[in-house]
Amino acid sequence: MQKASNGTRAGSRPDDQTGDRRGSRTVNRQVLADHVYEELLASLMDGRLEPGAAISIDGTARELDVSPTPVREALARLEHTGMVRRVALKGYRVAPVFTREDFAELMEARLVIEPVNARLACARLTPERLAELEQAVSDLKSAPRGPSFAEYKDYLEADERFHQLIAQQTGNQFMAAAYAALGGQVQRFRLFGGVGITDAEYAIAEHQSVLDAFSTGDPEKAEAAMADHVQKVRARAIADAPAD
Amino acid sequence: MQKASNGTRAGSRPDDQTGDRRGSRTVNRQVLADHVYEELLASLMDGRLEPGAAISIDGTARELDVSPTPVREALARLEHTGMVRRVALKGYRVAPVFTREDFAELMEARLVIEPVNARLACARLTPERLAELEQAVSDLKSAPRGPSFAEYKDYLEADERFHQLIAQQTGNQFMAAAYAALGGQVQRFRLFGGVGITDAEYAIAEHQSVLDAFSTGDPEKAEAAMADHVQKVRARAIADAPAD
DNA sequence: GCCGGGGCATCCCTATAGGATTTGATCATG
DNA sequence: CATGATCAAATCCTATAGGGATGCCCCGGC
Repeated sequence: MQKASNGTRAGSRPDDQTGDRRGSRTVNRQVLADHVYEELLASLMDGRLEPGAAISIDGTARELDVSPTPVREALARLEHTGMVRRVALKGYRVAPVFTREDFAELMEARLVIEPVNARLACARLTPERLAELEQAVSDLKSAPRGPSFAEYKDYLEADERFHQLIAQQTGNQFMAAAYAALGGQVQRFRLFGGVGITDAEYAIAEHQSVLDAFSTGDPEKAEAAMADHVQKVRARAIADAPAD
Repeated sequence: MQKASNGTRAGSRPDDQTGDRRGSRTVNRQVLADHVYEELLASLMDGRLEPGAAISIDGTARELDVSPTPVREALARLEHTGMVRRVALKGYRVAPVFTREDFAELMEARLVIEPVNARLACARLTPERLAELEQAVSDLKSAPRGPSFAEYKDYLEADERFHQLIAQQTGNQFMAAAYAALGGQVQRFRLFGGVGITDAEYAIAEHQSVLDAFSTGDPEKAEAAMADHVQKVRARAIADAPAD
């Protein structure tokens, strides 16, 4: 229908300093696919794209005012995260909703991987990393916890950051990859979407326990604290699970 | 490797003479990116693409007689497997070689994930799946083990199939994803590239032990057998590690 | 002989065009 | 009123074109 007066951008291509990411002298030419990727990820997380909805390549391209080529590349990357699914000649769709079985499987997997990560990370912890973990817990405590997405966004971000720091601190790229395969941040958003944060007090205390264990430098203690945390998260989530 | 069962939809596609004057590439009505993906994966595994080498998008497109667009999409998918790495505006390169540290990390991760997978899979094993596992071990025994890649290709394939079946049989999509994140087949090929199969006798016996444990239906036994296997694989690989 | 600059080729990245197919709506008919 | 067919719009997929940047090689000057 509307050609969306985009003739302007097509002509003046040379240097679009619109994106003021890094001000250095390096030509700030960020790949468009990266931008599309982040944009789609944000749309997926804050609910603008509901599970099961179709993601049109051309439509997304028009919406973001780019050509379909970068959109295609961004979706190809997103596919591997499990957020979107692709059917051969039909296009992309947002992954279906999380069922109770899915949740149980996720927690089972986290219970296998995360305590081990905590043990490994604790064994080779540096003061700098410990400070980062403390910062994450501090952010967790100070983050707002309102009912809407915008209000608990920071809380989830700090939560994810805490666990991801531990995964990276293991120094084992494969354990970090295994944790990443669980969908970390993404799954966290999907779990709490529509439910909100109801267990912040308990969760914060458990994170603090893990952090304390790290401070003592006892890997066994860190492993146990993390296992305890994951188990309790599962128990609480099951208790007030949404009726799906 | 070909999927010959595409006669339903793809076959109904008439009019294949769309100006194709060049070659015999009329078939393959499945998405070209899939074809490019498999082709690149094969090239990576049999050593045609050495670690560190650049993968030119345009060059690959010319070589496979397609346009750069499908190549770009295939590479975007490959990036997530860890096989290739991408630098923002520089292109793609084959991931660097495996160091001893990388290998140690991989084995540490496998030692965490695979025994658990074995326990979970054993707990819910069906006769059909058991038969598939037996078939994999049988193939492992009968596969040739020559020095060249073509000769031990089937051996590695059966090995990977055995472990992957177990990961899938857990019924936990996240554990399967975590195992997949380790690179399964891919890493296996890279490990033995240039070394060849030297421990087939021991490895086959260990696989048989795992299979026997599955037959008894004792999850603890299966877990122990798998842990034993992974540990011994590590020990043997360290013993005759290539001088990198 | 040695060194620096310009032309040339290559490459990545994005946009645009067009073929093939599916989906949805509109309209005609039993 | 219900149902089936036809047409148009949308969509996916691939190819092609062109802009910008980087690297290489040849060649002229010192």
